[in-house]
Amino acid sequence: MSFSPVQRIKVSEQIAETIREAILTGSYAPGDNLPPERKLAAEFDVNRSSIREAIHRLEAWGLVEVRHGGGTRVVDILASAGLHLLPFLLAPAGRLDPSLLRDLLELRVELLAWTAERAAANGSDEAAASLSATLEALDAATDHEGVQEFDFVFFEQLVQLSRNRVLRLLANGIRRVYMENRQLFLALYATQEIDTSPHRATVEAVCRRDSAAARAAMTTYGRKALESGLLS
Amino acid sequence: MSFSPVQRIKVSEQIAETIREAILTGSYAPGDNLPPERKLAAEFDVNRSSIREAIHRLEAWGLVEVRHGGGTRVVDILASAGLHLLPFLLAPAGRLDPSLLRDLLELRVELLAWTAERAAANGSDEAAASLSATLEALDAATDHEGVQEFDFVFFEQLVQLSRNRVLRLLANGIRRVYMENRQLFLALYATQEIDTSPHRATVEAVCRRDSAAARAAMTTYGRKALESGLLS
DNA sequence: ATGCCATATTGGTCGGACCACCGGGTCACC
DNA sequence: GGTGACCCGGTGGTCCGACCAATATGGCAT
Repeated sequence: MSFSPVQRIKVSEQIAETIREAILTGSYAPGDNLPPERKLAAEFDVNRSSIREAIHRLEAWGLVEVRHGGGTRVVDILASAGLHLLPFLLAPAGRLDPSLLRDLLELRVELLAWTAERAAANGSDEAAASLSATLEALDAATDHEGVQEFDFVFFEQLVQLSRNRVLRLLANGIRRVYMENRQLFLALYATQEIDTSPHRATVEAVCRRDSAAARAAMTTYGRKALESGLLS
Repeated sequence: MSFSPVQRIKVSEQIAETIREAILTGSYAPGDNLPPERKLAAEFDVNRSSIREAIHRLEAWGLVEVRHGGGTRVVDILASAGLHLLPFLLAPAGRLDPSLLRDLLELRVELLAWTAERAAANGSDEAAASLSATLEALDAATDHEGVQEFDFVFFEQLVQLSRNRVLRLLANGIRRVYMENRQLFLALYATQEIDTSPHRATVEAVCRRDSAAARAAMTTYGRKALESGLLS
């Protein structure tokens, strides 16, 4: 048994999340002004500093626009927000939005395919070895959490093999989204047993430096996940 | 003559940028601790609040990790940072990093291609009309700034036409990066006159709902930009 | 070595003050 | 009627000084 660190919650963090939910559930329409900092401080019964910190977090997320002297305005989410809040948009009321999920899985197909292609182009034996290890762990996983974990590790290894640093940055962003909302995405793996043959084919393709085959394998895998994910 | 708004600079913003540069130029290695907030406040001769705000900005960027009571640690950039700081990594000492640029342009090819493909799949006559308008503006542009602007507008229109909201979020993030560092990317357009025939082919493909043709056209365009961009 | 404790260091929150900017209103002036 | 100067309340930005909370460190007893 291993323990995870107790969760420490900063007040500014809680407040940011609370307001974020309020925005995402539509309590504030795009263009509306948030209540002034002093008022929010009174309502949450905290110091203004904490409110300011929370608001700046929202600003960094691209949810609000702060104008010195002119209030804090809620922006149009789809027009301004980044990938950060995908998880929150995916499950606005605790339930998955199937149409948005479809969009996500479609993009995932493309990203997986290209990543595999580039990884194979840079293939090496050591690369194939480490991929193989992950593949074995994937096959040996008994629960969905394990499958989810190693599937993601497999992807990140491909990213690393691709030697594309911009892709790496993009993958970092995706990982953040992923890690912060693991269980949301767990639903994708919980619907059925995963078929790892595409992974195996990819490993072999990397071994042979066959980028087309790698792309094909991961495309197949991604499409399958897309279709099965939409059934749930 | 039209005037642009005067630039307003918050101290916390300046400080965040200063520290960011210090990190990106290697003054702090991954794992190092930033000086404590009180010390930084004394060095910059500002209040601790401003320092805290700056540090939280860095945290949101994924550059540092703040531990209550344990200092603020600089993280490994490539391993943790998102797309946000691509512009700063691209030109660490004011000069473009050609290898990173190559990575970026390669990813761009793929993204352009897929976006065009999906846009064409959802094609409509109104869609083609608005794309045509942008295309004309692109052809009519006399300077590189204009070309850059309408080229990006063209891309964003394709994103909108793709009706993929996750892609939209990703494009939002890219736009931010883009807007905050226009002139850095301007160099890509300054090397030669742009050939808009791929755009024209894409518009026609969208008209005919021919997703394969759209993908091909934008792939061609992206690859060309890749090759010419690397010459500079 | 190990575990415990006091202490110093460092980030988090607090309360209150003042400055800078924005918007709207008033009013004299043309 | 329109214009510009001015004032003023609302709001975000910065400052100050204090205390709380978590961590890091080193001494001490076992």
